[in-house]
Amino acid sequence: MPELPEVEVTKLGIAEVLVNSVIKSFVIRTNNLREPISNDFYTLKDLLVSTVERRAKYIIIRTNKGAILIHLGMSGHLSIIRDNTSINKHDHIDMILNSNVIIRFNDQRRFGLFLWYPLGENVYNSKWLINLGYEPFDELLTPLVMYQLFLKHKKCIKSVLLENKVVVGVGNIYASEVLFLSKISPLLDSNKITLQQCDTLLSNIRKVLRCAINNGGTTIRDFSDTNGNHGHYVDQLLVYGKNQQQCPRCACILQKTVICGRATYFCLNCQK
DNA sequence: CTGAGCTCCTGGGAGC
DNA sequence: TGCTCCCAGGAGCTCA
Repeated sequence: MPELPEVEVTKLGIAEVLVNSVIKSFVIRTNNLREPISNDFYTLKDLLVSTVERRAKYIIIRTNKGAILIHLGMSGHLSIIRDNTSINKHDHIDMILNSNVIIRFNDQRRFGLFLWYPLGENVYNSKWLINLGYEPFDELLTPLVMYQLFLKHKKCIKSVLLENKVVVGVGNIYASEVLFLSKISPLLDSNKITLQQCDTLLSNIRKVLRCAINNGGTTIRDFSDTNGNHGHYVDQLLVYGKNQQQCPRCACILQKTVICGRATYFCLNCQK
């Protein structure tokens, strides 16, 4: 579910209450997310939060005793609880702050991660973060750099976008959208892309992600921000989920195919 | 090394 | 109403 914009919206939401606050303790209701929950969380107390960061689709909460690494998986969600809201199904973890505000982690499909890295273990060197590509808004990522990285792969361009090895944060929905905007077929071999196409693609990735962040993320089934508000970007999707509907650019019929086991929407006529 | 396919898990919706 | 099947936005792992 959550792609980079949703994670960014979530990060901004929790940072407001977490930075310079103290996490008094944790309540763990589930032991098995994608990885087991560390026993440390049962005994960790009084963590002073210094920063909340985002790298790709991961959220890193830095404290005076170590870092918490969170991934929302396909259905994960963090919400800020300010009253005695009852516990719902799939509410797996609570971070209880000194102010008694609770940051609650809910994840229906349990593909999410909630990991502890004590001081001395660099979370950025973990297997989750070490091989990631460029952040989309990193100035070092130029069309030329992107072009050179794409040349190294033989797979289709959409697979490479989803891999997070060239540029991170583009998930299945936005991959269809940015390729449509760039008039690039999702089936194009990565190493056949031109520099000009990379230029267009990169600027569209930035435009779409920025726009989605400003709209509070995309709600298709169940995303909402930390206050329970749904994102509005879904209203702006051009091709995702629009199989057999008219292409908004050329009025041909949009196609659905499966790439890497994921639904992919595109226009045969105007994406080459 | 590379790419394709599998896998973790739950639940909604379609079809019968 | 209830059953079965298919599908879903991530991403690491295994195998050929």
